Amino acid sequence: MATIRDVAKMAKVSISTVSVALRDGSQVTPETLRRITEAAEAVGYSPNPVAQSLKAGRSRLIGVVIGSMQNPWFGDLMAAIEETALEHHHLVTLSETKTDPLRERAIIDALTGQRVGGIIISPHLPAGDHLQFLATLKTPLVAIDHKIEALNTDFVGIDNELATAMLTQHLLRLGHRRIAHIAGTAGLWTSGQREKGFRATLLASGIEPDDALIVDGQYSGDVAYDQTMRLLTRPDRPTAIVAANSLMALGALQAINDLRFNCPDDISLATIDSVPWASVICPQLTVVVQPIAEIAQAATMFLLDRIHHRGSEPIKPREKIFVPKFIAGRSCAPPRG
Amino acid sequence: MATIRDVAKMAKVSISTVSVALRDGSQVTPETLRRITEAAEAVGYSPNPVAQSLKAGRSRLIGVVIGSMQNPWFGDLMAAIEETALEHHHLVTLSETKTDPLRERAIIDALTGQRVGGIIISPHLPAGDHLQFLATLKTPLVAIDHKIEALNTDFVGIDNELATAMLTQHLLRLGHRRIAHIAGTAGLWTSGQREKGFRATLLASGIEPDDALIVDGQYSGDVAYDQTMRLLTRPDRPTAIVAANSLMALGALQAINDLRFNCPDDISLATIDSVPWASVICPQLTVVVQPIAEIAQAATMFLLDRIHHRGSEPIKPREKIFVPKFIAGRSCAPPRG
DNA sequence: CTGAAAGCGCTAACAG
DNA sequence: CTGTTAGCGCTTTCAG
Repeated sequence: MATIRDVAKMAKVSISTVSVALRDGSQVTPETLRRITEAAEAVGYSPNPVAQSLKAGRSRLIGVVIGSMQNPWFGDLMAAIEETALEHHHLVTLSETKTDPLRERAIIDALTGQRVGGIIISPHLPAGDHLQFLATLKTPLVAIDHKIEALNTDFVGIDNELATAMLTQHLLRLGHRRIAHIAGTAGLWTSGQREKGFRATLLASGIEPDDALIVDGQYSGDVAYDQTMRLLTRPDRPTAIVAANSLMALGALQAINDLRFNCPDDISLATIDSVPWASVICPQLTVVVQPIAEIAQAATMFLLDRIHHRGSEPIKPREKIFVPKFIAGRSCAPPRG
Repeated sequence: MATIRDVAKMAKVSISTVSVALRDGSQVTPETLRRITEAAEAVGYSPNPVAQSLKAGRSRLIGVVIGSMQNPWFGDLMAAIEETALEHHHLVTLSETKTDPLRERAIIDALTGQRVGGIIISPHLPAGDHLQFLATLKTPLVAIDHKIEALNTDFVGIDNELATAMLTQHLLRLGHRRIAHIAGTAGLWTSGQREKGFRATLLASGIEPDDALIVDGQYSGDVAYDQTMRLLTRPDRPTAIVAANSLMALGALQAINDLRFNCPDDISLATIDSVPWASVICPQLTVVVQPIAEIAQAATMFLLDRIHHRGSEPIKPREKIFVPKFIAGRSCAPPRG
């Protein structure tokens, strides 16, 4: 690999002149610039990013840290982040925390060790000292999906309260009164927000939410399956279910099918987030979807802003909250009788 | 961030002694070692990987290059690669070529520029000079999924001929004689192998493959949908379909449903690869699945071998070919009548 | 406008 | 066993 020295030798200038010239052509004589660019071309020179990183104390890497790669929107998310990052000459690293605080800690240490320019994180683990750790991080940070209130940084996500409110309203308008909610992992920000939206919408229609119908599905298909089994075998079973994510909705659907109930005739089902192959799932689910690509792009732009920020005052934390999009499927119908 | 110099100062030794001691404790006096480790602990020292990379001419990064992040097994693949890499103190970068040769070229240039230790690639684009480019790459390379015969490096994947042979045999045993094949993108290695396995199995049973029933689905759900529409509206329509991947199978299933055919009563469907939510797709698909995690792990181990290889002679190209696993669903039945 | 020199943090001979 | 020295490739003052 050609180095700056080779270029300097061939152009008969010093290496610093090459460095300067290649950065800003207007700083040298047109003639020198020409010799330098020609020489660079000739030897096929391109600066060594590792050396640049060492000098700058920062690499052109963006770390993406997520809880699980099984998440249905993971592919879309990464594709959009990578696309935007590539346009700005950044490479993207990917790590999975498996929602293990120790692992998340180790990953972030590895990332800051590599002097990544910034980190996009879906912070599933807002536990005490871990939060402290995140807050004191020097590396620019953008949170997606899960917001951590105490964290003084950018956030990009959707209005989660609105998301469940939309679904719940839809079911109410169809005539449902006993609606169950399979909530996400207890303690997570999104779970709380989604449950809040569910409860508030019922209350606004004069319905007191029944705690027995609000179950913890832990954002897991299997757990949701089990919980749905419990819900459907109750004497006063619900006529509709709002799931807090698509994995759980699929688990619920499986339980519905296994018990030989019919969706939507016996029970309606609505959820947040689609799955890539939504069109062949029967019945097609009624969903609100997150604009993943937009979220990813906004998060990456926020991060790049911070990375390139040169001013003296720090950038104030910003937020971008998208409104999810309602897509009617065939999984919701008026209740029987 | 503490540097090696801080440790040296505190332990009252030279920086090279610190470097040596931390690498191999047996090279220094126990007493010095103790002072050094204590000092390192005290200042919270950990070596700067960027500096190490500059010195070594190689970073502890592994680049993963794939065609599309929409691939159903993408998440499993990345999870396993990342897991294995992390155990060996490597970070993983991720890039998507979108099967664009220029983009693949740019990505690999960026990766080698960053002096990644090695690259795991699913090389969708074996075009002439591009192949030349890959072949002359200094960076260790491991190919997964798509094998490029001319490429002198490791390969990990499945026996693709066997995969379609298994499915085809299954359908033949059920009594099918007119079986269609929705093939993958023409020109790709996997597509060819899979079609070959399909044809060979028919021939072995004395059935001459009908070229009209072998269509190009371009590994795309939409294209497969269209092709299935054509197949099913033929007067001599097939009684069964073997799809070369799950995306296309889902497209085919959609077409079957839209035409109000019933799967498996009117038409059987079998495919390679499952989808993460296979259990809620009706009917459950009969599939052969690739052991993605094993493939990913084997590929990463091959790559790490090459990265850590110190010998004078180069490692000979190795191959690991897995046998896919047959999983019976409900999408195959004997033909009608 | 150009060049010399220092240094980012680390490793690896090579002396002592 | 330990320290000195010389870079890895680049950027950035600071003189000339």
